[in-house]
Amino acid sequence: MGAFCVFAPNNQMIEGGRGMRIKEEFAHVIKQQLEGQWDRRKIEWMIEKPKHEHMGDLAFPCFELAKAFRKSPKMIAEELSEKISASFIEKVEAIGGYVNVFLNREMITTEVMAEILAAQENYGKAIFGNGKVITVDFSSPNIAKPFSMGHLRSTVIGHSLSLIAEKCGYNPVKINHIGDWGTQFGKLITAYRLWGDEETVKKEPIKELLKLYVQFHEEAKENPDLEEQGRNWFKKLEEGHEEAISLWTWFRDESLKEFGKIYDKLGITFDSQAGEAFYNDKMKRVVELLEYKGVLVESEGAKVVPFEGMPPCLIKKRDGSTLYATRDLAAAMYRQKKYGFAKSLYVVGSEQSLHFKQLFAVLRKIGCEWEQGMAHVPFGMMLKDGKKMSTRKGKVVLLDEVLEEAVYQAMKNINDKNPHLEDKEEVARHVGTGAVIFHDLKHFRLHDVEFSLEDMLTFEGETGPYIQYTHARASSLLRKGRFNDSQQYTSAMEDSSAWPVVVSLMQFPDVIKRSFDAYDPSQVAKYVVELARAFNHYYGSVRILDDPEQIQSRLSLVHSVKIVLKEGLRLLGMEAPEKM
RNA sequence: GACCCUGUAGCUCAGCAGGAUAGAGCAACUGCCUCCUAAGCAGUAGGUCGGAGGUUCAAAUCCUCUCAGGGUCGCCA
Repeated sequence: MGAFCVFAPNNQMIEGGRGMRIKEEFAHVIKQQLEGQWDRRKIEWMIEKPKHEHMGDLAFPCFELAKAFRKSPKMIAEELSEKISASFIEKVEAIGGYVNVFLNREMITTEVMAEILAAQENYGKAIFGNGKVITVDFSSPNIAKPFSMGHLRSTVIGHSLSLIAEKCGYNPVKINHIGDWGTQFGKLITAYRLWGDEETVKKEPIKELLKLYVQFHEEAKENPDLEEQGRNWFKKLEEGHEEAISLWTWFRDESLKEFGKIYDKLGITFDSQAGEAFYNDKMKRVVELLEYKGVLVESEGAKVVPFEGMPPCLIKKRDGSTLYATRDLAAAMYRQKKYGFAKSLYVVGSEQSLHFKQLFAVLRKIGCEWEQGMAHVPFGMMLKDGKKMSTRKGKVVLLDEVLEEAVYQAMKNINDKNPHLEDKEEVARHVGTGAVIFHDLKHFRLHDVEFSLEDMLTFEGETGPYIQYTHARASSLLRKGRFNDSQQYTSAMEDSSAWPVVVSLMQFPDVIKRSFDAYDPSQVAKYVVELARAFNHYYGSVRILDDPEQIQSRLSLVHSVKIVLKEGLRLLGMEAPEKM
């Protein structure tokens, strides 16, 4: 058992969420009936959730036992189901080789609600992270390039993972490894000196710089000499050439200003914005170290670390300037020294998988044991018309414009549906950006996503606004019903549609853990949809505020839902408006 | 050519530590606001789980082959 815990009503830490513990207890009950031949962990492993509600809440398949017992699964299930009993079990049924149990709803409901209402936003918090540092490298846009939809993925996934890690007891360090170094800046400087104009750039820096960058690549097709010039200017930059440095600084400052605005809109902050240039003076020692360790060899004029069964990792170019890998090595070592991380995540597109494999392999080769804690968290591309968006060709969709449009649409909806809402602007911002964030996070990381403004700005169905709306509904009920937090909640929850809500609430801690283990925020996103759906169904079938007898216990459930939805949204980096 | 990822409903996707009738959401069609926010709920329709073998009591899920799309494979990041 790991140190996975949640707060219990009496503030003690209990292992696992209620759902997990029930599974353990059920496994224990079965084991007792199996005369000790079967390991409890194995049994727990076998227990599953029935596909349909009428089959109960937990199921134990008996097919594997058939050989050992020399009986049919059906018979085993029937025998077992007659012997099984426990306080948390209401009813047991044997159906075609399965032992299906129906939980004691009253008991579980009371427990789960008590747990949530006592823990509040700490519900689902785990401590297995033990305060250890986890660095999360994400977003990392390139300066002098616009913040495109392509960067959204890394940004929102990384941000959410940091929050989830924190929820699991880690101490996350959010790092924005700004792309402010590399041959591209040589190219940009070349382009600016040839065609640039100071006034125009000052007016609209990013737009103009992008134009120059695109122009460079167009002209370079005709005139390959430009590439050489670009490399030369980067060399000068690395050597501290005055004009190069001053242009670079200017481009960088303008870009950071723009990025800052985006992060404000998304509600994201970083603990470090040390970009690639920050490691400029730390690379010499890296190269020396590699040389000292004897892993560096010369090949075709460049310096590389060779591998078996994998292409070599280039450390130094023919002209002596450094590469991406060199800087990432320097950064990794620096971060280990500065933060002493136990884990270090890189939320970077899957097209860079080889790079990270090489990076980790180099570290292993020179004996850095902490390399064990490092992981590349890859994700698929944002596609436009089935193709990769390319900055060079100027075919990008700007995140800022999408966010603006989303907020505008949200405002339109508010004016339409709730025109007297106070703080309209703020709510529209939360809903609009929430829609964009959620649209990205609900997809499994590794899948490519086709950019569709239409999908992103849909506020119905499995969307961010749907969750937020559900949260607002719950909040409204609590206000209208004058829910009293301190009041004793009875468990007279006869409404059958409340049960799926409780089952869902109970799973939250396990979802968080799974989501962290797989570095996959989409599990939280999907979970939150499921909870919202269950709640909306409940809402539609029960008049929550009508019966004075039941109102407080019903509102306890509503409040539990509100707490979990809000916390789930927070973990995704989204706001949960009280009204919308 | 080698390696990696992906292929499930018209579209976008869940499900993939093997398990009971393959699920949502959009779009289409039907209902539900004198009633707690209709950004909602209920229902209808829609599927050879890319294809072929294999392992297994059981395969969308694991293995092999195959087809299709994408990515990566030395001086970009």
